[in-house]
Amino acid sequence: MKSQPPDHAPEIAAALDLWFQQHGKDYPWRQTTDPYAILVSEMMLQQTQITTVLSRGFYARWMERFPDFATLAIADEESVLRTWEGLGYYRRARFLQKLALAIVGQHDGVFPRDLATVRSLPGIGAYTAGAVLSFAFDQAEPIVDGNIARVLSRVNNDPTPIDSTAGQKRLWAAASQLLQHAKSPRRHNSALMELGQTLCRTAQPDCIRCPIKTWCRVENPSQIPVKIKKIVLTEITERVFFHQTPAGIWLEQEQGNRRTGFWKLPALAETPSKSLPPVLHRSRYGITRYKVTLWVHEKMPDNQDQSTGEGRYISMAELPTLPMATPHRRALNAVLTLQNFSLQDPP
DNA sequence: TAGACGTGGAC
DNA sequence: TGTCCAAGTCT
Repeated sequence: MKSQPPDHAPEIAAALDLWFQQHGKDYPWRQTTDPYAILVSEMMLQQTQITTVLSRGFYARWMERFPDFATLAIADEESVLRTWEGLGYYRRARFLQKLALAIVGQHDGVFPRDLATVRSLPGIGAYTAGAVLSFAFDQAEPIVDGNIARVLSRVNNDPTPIDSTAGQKRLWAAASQLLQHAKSPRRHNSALMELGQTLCRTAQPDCIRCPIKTWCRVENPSQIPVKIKKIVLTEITERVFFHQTPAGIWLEQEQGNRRTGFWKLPALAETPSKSLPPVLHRSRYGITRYKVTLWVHEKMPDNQDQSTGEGRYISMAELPTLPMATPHRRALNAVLTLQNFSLQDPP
């Protein structure tokens, strides 16, 4: 079995530190030590690419609207979800607000510095706890995310699957021991992540420019890291209907599951053996392990009460203020565009 | 512990 | 167009 931590840990840590001071990027959350600002970035970046968070303005909008724990704690959930809309994994937004409530209510508005306390906050797992403590307070807490897992498994040429219990254990041990040699935990953790994000990327890693290539034992970087989990996609069909009156568009609010609190066109009731109303729009989207074909129909005659969710008529003015999942917002916009055209150019 | 949870970028 | 994947956490 390969040794762990990597050999030459002191040299690797020193080379990483130097590399980061020369090449480290200047993200907004690296220009502050405010734990709130850093936490928001960490939550947004979970399973989400930096370009999405940054170039589409999510981070800036959120910080402008909810600049601190106190503001977020008293915000209404609808505006919180609306501000997060388009980022996905909406549970993160709810956790963030719950967390803000806990900071204000149970911690005198001050973010804790103790790992166990931080770890117990809603939505904060092992990675995020270490990230906030090291980035905000320069505390010596190791972190392992997808980037760091890739770097460490390659440095050690370790084929243990990174998404297995054994693999995670080895990675955290390696990260922890490498961190012992760091001058600054903040810089060190940032450097390790950024190396994984840039040069030591999944596809076509740039080993030539790697600051720690001298000590890296990977034989074939395209085969490391190893992952176990394979996603099996399931095809499903979703049928909704569009019904507009002078009072507005009939929408329903999702209840009790996936996108609770989000608005959508109402579901078309199951009507086996009956013909479907005419189709207004068709689109395809993926959500977790499903591939969905979304059909928007005209309203079924006499099926006013077919939908199961809580619904009401929404005016055009209110539409932009309600949280809607991206595929549904798009489908609705497409249908509305269609309506406008047919109003202006009757056949 | 395996499965659920969103969306868009990259190729 | 299809597939894989990206700063994870919770149950």
